[in-house]
Amino acid sequence: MQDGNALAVRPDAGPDEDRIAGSREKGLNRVLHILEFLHATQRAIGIGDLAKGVNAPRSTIYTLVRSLVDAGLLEMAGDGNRVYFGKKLYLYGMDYVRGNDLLRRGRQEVDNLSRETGETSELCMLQSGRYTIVHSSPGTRPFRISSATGLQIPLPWTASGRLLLAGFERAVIEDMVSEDDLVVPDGRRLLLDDFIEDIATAGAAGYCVTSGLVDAYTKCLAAPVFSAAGKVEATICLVVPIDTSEEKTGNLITLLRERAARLSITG
Amino acid sequence: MQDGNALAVRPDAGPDEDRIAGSREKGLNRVLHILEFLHATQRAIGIGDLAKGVNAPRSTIYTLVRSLVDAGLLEMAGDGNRVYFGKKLYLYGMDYVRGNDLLRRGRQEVDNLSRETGETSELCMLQSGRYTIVHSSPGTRPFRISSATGLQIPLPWTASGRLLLAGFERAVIEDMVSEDDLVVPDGRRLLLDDFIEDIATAGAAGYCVTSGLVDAYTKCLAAPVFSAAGKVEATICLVVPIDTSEEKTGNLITLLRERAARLSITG
DNA sequence: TACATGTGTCTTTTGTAAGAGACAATCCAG
DNA sequence: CTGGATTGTCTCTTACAAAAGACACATGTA
Repeated sequence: MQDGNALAVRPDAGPDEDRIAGSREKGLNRVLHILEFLHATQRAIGIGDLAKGVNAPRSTIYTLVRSLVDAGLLEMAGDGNRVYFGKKLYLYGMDYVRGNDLLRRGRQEVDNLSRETGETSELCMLQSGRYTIVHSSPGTRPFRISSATGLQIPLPWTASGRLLLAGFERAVIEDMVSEDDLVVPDGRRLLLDDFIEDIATAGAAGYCVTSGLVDAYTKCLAAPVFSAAGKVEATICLVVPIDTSEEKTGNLITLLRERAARLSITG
Repeated sequence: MQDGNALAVRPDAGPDEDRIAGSREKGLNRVLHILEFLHATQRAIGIGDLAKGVNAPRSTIYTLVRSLVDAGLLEMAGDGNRVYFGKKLYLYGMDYVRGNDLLRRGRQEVDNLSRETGETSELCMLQSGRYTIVHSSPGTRPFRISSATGLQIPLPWTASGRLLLAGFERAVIEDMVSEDDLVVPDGRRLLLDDFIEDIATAGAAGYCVTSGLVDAYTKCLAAPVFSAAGKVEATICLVVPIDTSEEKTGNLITLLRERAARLSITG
C-alpha cells in the first residue's frame, strides 16, 4: 500500500563512526548532539535551525528541547524562540571544577602566569581524544583575542598536543589523528612519522616548543602536568610572539616547567 | 495469561509532580535524574549506588553512564568505578557564562564586594522556581565556610528570596513555596501571609534585610538586579554578623544597592 | 568452605518514545 | 492580498530502547 520509499531520502552519507545519521536515533544521543552543536555555534539558536543543525526531525527536537528547558539545562534566549545553554549546566560545571583539584589549581596557575608574564597562557587537556583548551587567560598584548575556552584544535598543530600524547602507543596516536589534522593552517602537511618523533622528543625533554604552526606570528611553549600515575594529564602553555629572543624563551620555559611541576604534586 | 502483578512493588509512593518513579522511564529523564543526584551528592559515586539513588534498574544506569562517559558529560573518578561530572559539562558551563552578561558581570561584582567589605557575598537567582546561589565569594572572616555554589535553599529563608519574588502573583508564589519551606532552621514557622507581605515591602523598598533566619549568627542584606524588562532577574547579597551596627549595615546596603543598580544596566 | 554483597556484561521481552506528517498561526516579500 | 517559509502543537505507528534477569567474577566475613 505504501509507496516504497524507505532508504532513499538520505542527503548525506555519514561516514562510519561519526553518526550514520541513522533513521531512528536514541533521544539521549540527540541531546548530546544538541549540546555539541550549541557548543560549536556559541550562541542562541532557533529550534528549527537547531533541528536542521543536528539533522533531526523537528518534532523530536521540539520535545527534547522542551524537556531540557524544563530541566534547566537549556534556556530560552532573549526574544523567546531561541535556545542556548542554561544555568544548570553552569552549576554542574562548577561542581566539576570543585571536584577536580587539577582544574581548579591549573586555572589559578594559568591566570597567574599570564599576569606575571603578560603573555597569553592556557591550560590544555585531552578531551575524549581531542585537544582542548580548558582555560585560557588573555595576557596584555593588544592583538591575540583568542579567549577560545573549549576550543578544539587538531593535536598536531600544538606544542601541548605533542606532550599530551607522550606515552601513548603509536597505534593509539594514529587513531586519534586524522589525515586532515596533519595539515596545518598555512597549508603545509606534516608527516605522521615526524609528528610521532616530536612526541617522543617532547616527552623526553619535558617541554615542547612549536613555531608558527597555528599562525605565522606566534610560537607556543608548553610543559606537562603529570598525574599521580605519572601520565601527562594536562599541559600549561604560553603563546608568545614568534620573534621572542632565545634567552627570554628559555626563561619562560623554565618558569613554565616549574609551575607545571608544582601542579603535578596532586594531594 | 500474565500473573496480575503490575502496580504493587513500589517502595516509595512518589508525590504527583516529583517523579512517579514509574516503571519505564525515558532515558533522557533518567539522565536528568543522574545529573541532579550527582549535584546533590557533590562527589563521585559508584554506579550501583547511583542506580539506587535515582531508583532505576542497574542495567539501565550502566548503559546510560557509559554513553555519558563516552560523551564526556561524566567521568570515571579516581579508583575507576565511580562517576562524577565530566569536562564537557564544565565547558558547556563556561559557554553559558560567556553568553550571559549578567552572570559574568555579577560574578565579578560579587568578588569585588567580598574583597572590599571582607564579608561573604553572593549572587542569587531563581532556578526553575528555586532559589539558587549562583556564585559566592567567601569573605575574610574566619568562620562561615559556605562556598555552596549551586546550593538550593527555600525561598522564605532568605532576603534574596523576598526580592526575587517581587512582582509575582500570589498564586504563583504559593505554588513555589511548600509548607516545609516556611519552617526555618531553628524550627519557627513563618506565616505565608507575612512572607508575601515581606515580598511586597522588599520590592517597594528596593532592598531587603533578614536577621537570624538561616542561622542565628548572621543577617543577610540583599539588593535586586533588574532585567531590561524591569523584572528582578537576580540579587546580590552580603552575609554579615547579626550584631553589625545599624550604621554599618546602612552603609553596606547603600553600597549593595549601588552595585546592583550598576549590574541592572544591561547592554 | 559456604554465603552474602557488589560489580560488570549479556540476552530477551515489551512498553513507549522517536519519527512522519498534518494542522493552525504567524510572518514576510512581492 | 497571495504564496512561501517558519513556528509551535498534535496524532498515530512501529522500531527500538529500557527493563528484567541470568551470568560470571570479584570481594569480604562468618
